[in-house]
Amino acid sequence: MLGQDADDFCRPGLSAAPLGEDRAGELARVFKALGDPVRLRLLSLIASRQGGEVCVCELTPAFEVSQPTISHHLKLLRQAGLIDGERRGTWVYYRVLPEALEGLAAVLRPRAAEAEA
Amino acid sequence: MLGQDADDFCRPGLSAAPLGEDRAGELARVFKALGDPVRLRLLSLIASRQGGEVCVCELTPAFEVSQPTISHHLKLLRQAGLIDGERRGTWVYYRVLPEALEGLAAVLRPRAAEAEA
DNA sequence: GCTCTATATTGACGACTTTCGATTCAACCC
DNA sequence: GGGTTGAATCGAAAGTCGTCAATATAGAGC
Repeated sequence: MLGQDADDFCRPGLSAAPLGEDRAGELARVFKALGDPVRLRLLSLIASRQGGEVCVCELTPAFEVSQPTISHHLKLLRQAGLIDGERRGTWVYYRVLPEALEGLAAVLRPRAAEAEA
Repeated sequence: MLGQDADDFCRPGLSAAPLGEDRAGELARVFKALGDPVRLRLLSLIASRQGGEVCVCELTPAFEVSQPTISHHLKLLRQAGLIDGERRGTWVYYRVLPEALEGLAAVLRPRAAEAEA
């Protein structure tokens, strides 16, 4: 949803011009997905993993919440366009979509920092 | 709360290593503040303003929600460390804290992009 | 086919959010 | 002082979110 085509890289950040309502709505959905400690840790676990993929079977026991809750959070991260999952046999593997992270970082970067890029 | 001292600039991003619970909690609070369309547009209006400051009296009529609601959202943005406000006479002026935005952008930047910096 | 394991979905509950109208607080001006 | 205007706070209603236990689905292997 975000960072999946080249357009997202060309959009100006927050500080370039006031966000329109539609764009604000899109971005809010993604930031909302980041606004939970469990989801942030899930994303970080996946993003920091050498090889780029993590099995859900490794994620679930890393938290003190139930398996359905982890599944729910993974779904929200996926719907926000931050991660993607693939089933291989019995297991499901998730990976981050780095373009999405990069795109969000670009949105946040303040005006001064925009010139350097 | 974020980006207010030098430490925040040196912290590794999401993708460098799994986030600890405490850090994830801190960051989630900030991202949650960004997870609302009205707040994103408020932040963008303030950030994109030449001169760096915007009077609340200019913010309130730019939205279709009530004045108390705008005030509430500004409070949340301030508590997240994203903006700061100052009263001058009858009016209150808000400005963004660019270090906070820069810090958040750095947190998001994926591993590949981290090397370039 | 049946069974077992891994993941997803459902339904429910409490907690938190967003919003509002009413009120209060702060500062200016007469 | 009293009146006016800008902004914050309060209290409540409606909606959303995070979580769980229970259940369903997908695939592997016998």
